[in-house]
Amino acid sequence: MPRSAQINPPAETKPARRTSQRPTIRDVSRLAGVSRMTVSRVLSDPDMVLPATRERVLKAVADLGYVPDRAAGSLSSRRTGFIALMLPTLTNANFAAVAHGLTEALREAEYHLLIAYTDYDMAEEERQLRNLLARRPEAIVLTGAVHRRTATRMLLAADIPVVEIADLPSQPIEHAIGFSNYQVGRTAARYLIDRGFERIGAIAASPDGDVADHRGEERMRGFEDELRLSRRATDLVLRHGSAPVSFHHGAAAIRELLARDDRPQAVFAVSDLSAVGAVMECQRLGVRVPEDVSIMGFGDFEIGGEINPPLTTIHVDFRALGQRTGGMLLDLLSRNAEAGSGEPRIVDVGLRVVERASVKDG
Amino acid sequence: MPRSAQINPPAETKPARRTSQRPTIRDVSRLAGVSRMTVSRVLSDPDMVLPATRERVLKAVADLGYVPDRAAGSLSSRRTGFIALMLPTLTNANFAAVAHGLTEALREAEYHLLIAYTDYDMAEEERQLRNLLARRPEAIVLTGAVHRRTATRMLLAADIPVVEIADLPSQPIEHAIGFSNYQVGRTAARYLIDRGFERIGAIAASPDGDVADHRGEERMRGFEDELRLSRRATDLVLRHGSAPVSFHHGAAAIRELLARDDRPQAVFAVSDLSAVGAVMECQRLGVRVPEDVSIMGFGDFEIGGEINPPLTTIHVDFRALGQRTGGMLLDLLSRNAEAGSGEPRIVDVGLRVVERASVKDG
DNA sequence: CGTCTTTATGGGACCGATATCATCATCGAT
DNA sequence: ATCGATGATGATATCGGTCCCATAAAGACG
Repeated sequence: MPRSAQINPPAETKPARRTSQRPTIRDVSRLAGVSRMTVSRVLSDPDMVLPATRERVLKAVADLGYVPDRAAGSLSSRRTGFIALMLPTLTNANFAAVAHGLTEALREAEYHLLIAYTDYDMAEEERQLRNLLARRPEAIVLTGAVHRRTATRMLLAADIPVVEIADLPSQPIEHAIGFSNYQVGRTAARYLIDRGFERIGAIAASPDGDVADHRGEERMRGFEDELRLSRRATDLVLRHGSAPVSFHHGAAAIRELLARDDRPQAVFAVSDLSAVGAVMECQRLGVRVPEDVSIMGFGDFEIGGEINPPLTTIHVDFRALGQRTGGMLLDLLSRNAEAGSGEPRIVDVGLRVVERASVKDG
Repeated sequence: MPRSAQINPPAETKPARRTSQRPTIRDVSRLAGVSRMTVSRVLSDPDMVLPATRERVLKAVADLGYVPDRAAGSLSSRRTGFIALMLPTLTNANFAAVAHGLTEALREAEYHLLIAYTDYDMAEEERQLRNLLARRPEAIVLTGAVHRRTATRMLLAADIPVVEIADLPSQPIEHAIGFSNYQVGRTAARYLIDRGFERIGAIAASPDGDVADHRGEERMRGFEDELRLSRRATDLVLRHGSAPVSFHHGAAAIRELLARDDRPQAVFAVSDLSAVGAVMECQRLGVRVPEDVSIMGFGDFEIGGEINPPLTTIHVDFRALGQRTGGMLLDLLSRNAEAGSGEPRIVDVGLRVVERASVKDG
């Protein structure tokens, strides 16, 4: 009685019932005539098995089109290979760049990014966080977005590295890597003051209620503080509409500022999006930039360098930020495996004024 | 001897060894004095248990800060709650919008999007696909990005719904929802021809080798075909640089076209990014748009509506596309549960010329 | 009031991998 | 020739949930 299995129904020795057709590690092991453990080794640490055995297993894997089930693997090894990333939205070039840089940095180590957006909604934030944690990420990256008591508690309970990025919070949960939005505001104000302007305005969104993003408001706080330190009035700091800001936001806001009797000589916009919108609106109104009004932005979006005049702005390298975050995570995760997690790390990536033509001396 | 457990070390009856501190369903069940199954029911189908029991369980869940482990759940229930999305990049407003719309549509049904980018690299595409499938998504959404034989085979083997979006391929793998890039090209050409232009040009990227994205080239194919049908020359169709295109790309390309002796009267750019770059370059060169040259784009990016003159373009609602895809997926997945998957569905969401001021009659 | 449903809950196997330890063969050193 | 060290592979328990079926209690009905 030849024991060679029939080709079609690969029902072998033990569990006869199979609900799905998808091959498991057991199918591979049978086809290759080895134990499941050997198959597992071939796929995770190939040097550990003899070349001959390895080839046999790899052939079986290829023949069956076997793709291991990471859910099962995760459960057993307690390593999911997930990194969670929570951000306000992906519809923002800078956040998309962060996600991009992070993915790149993690790709080699075979980590997969789990992305959740809050859409600037705090209730959503908590739900999303719970969903994320249910996937047992090995670390979580936040975009200055966690405020609720409950959310923080969940994070701590999860007992994984937490990295806050894009903002350096005064009281970081654990690690942080980014820049100070407050400093952005101060730097912008300082820059405009040094150019000799007296009447300096700004464009921002109102920091109303439940918006899970205070980064813009931080910038404004810094901006106003610096103005005050130099005895400038802050009444031209306009909070118009609500976040997230947009080209339209900038257009509407600059219109309002230009209509004032004490029209500002220079305006800082909370985001390049608003700044570009403002410049475009000026073009339409026949208001010359920078001759009639200087405009400065934040974020160094690609479009800012392309418009006429090109936009003076404050640059932060978000993609690099994502990559550095990835690097830090890999370090934390490997280190974590060998010893205690160690000190919280705070990294300031700094910022840089990019001088272009939309601001001239006042 | 009182059997009330000590508060701190909740080590109870059976398995004494616990490597992590994180509570499991077993801890909850013990604290609530019910079976694990009852806890599971409370969390997945609350109406199935008595209100009194339910409250007790929920309290235990809250007290312990219990968050279920979806990996374990997935393994057992064979439902991961993942939908895979593969796209060329997230650093493109339209793709980000798709992801956004899709997330929204799936949010309610508690599906989680697993995003992978290929960065327009075909080798990466295959690796990414394998990684995605290892997470056992219940469906997969592709952005006209799968070409390799192996990749297609893996998809078929995975035995899950496959939806290709943003392009309507001539030979869809299964379902498809989107628009025809070829039609985009034809529509653009038709529009410009109808405006009475004779010398019509275009700006695109060269479709070189291993770029996993032929959508742009499809547009150009349609554009050229339509030109030919109307006896127009196609020698002003310029393929400059390689994908992905950018503002700079458009600027450089329009410069090249404008330098020609037979300078075009109207130019269609493969993307609004290029188109906006072209308009900005014209501003710099003192070439008036549309008086000296008309410019038309594709994609209806937000910035297009803001520049001066605002850009005539072809609109496709990518966010809606994402949402409709989500809707289709939910339908497929629920239907799949009850019966055979049924016919492949092909949905054309169409496109629409948005007439603004960057094109005038020739 | 006994029998038949219906409803709420529990028991145990199982999902598909990996961790851990045992086993067996091979080989150099004594 | 004997023995411990080394390397390759296998057997089994386990990860943390859910499926499936059993069972007990409560209500329906003649």
